[in-house]
Amino acid sequence: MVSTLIKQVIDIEKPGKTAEKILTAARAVFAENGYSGAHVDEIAERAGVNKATLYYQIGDKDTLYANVIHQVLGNAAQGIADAVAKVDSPEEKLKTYVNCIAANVDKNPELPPIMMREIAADGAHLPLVVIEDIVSVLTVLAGILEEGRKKGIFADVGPFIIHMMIVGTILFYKKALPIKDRQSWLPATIKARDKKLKAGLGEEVATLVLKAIKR
Amino acid sequence: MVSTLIKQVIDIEKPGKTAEKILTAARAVFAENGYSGAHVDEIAERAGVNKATLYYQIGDKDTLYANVIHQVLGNAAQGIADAVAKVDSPEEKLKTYVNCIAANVDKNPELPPIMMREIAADGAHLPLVVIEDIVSVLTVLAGILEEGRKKGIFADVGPFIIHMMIVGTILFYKKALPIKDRQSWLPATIKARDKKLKAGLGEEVATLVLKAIKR
DNA sequence: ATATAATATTTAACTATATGGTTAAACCGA
DNA sequence: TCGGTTTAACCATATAGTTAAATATTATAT
Repeated sequence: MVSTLIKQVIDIEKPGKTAEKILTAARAVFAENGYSGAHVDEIAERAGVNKATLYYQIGDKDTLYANVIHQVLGNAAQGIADAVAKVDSPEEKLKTYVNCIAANVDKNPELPPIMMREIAADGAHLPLVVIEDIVSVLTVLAGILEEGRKKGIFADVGPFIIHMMIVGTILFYKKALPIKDRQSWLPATIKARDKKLKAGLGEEVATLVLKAIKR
Repeated sequence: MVSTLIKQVIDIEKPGKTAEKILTAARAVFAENGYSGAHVDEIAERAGVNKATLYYQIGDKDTLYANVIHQVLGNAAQGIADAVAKVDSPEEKLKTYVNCIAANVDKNPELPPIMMREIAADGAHLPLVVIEDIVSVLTVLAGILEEGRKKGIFADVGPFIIHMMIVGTILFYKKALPIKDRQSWLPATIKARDKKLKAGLGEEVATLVLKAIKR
């Protein structure tokens, strides 16, 4: 099941309706437990819907998961290109790029675990549409970096590793911080620092990445 | 099952013996499929051992998984402190820190997926020992950053976000690259760059991070 | 050294339950 | 009343975990 087409794309015409309730519940359960850890019965129960309804409305577990991924990762990818286009200098564009990703993660807490598990699983269930979305985002970044390089303000760095740096930092920070905060016995050095980032996570990462790639 | 003690620690006295074969097979299967996706039967089969033997030698699935995690993450954490102590300047220490992590990932391909899934799962199965290991690594980094800051060569950055930046970048890059390379239809901009990092991944990330935190 | 007893290890077969998926009937709004 | 929708009950299979018997290993006595 490596980068397949989505068997059936569910569009939720009527919000609040059954299909949407199922997708929402599924998003949460898949985020919490991963593909194999998520059970169709639990998704149905959380959606307040009979299991057979789920099969009637969406289809099998694979289809359900593919739709969740598409919804979570696809949507995120979408807004970035537009936002970046609105600003001018490569620096500003890069900042916008990073902040957009951070904003998406904030708005959508299911994104980090789903993306992490997907990558851990070698993209085994990534539908082609989603890969295309990600590539389009990468292309935007490649443009920013190339422009900055031509203008002599960015060093010559590959877009892929920079994207992984941005996404990796944001997702790991987002998901690892709660684990850290749960440890009450930490040495002061670790507990004291990082209390809260001065600016938001997006700004912090943008600053770091910008410094990293500046000429 | 949040940061519990390990029910029973298996030490593999005789290498090549049953317990070790099981641990090795388990490491691979858990890395490929995650906790729920890994089936005890498959682990036993790959270890070339009857399932009951597995239960006799190690215990239940939880215990097996805890031991795998301990082996994979615990061992990795160990070497770093020593390596860092051997060099002098904060810059060199930081480089060593990053390269050590990268080296561990190279040596141990099971580390990235297991760590990613563990974080995605909110550290649900992380044994306390492993958390302690990670914290000790973090403490080393905090020391490096503090020393660099006092000497006026590093900016004032928190160790936690920098660690996430290092680990996030390395793990995401390692696991995402094969997914990217599988796509034969990529636009030239994306396919052309990143062919291979000039230096190894460790060096590349070390350079980027160093630039990011330099004053 | 060899036979024998005790112990440690492995195995095939089995159990209980969980889980993905189906079906036929009931329900409900137009 | 008719088509779309939901439901309870059901099925087949997969899966974690167990057991009692067989086999290999080690210790002991002669």
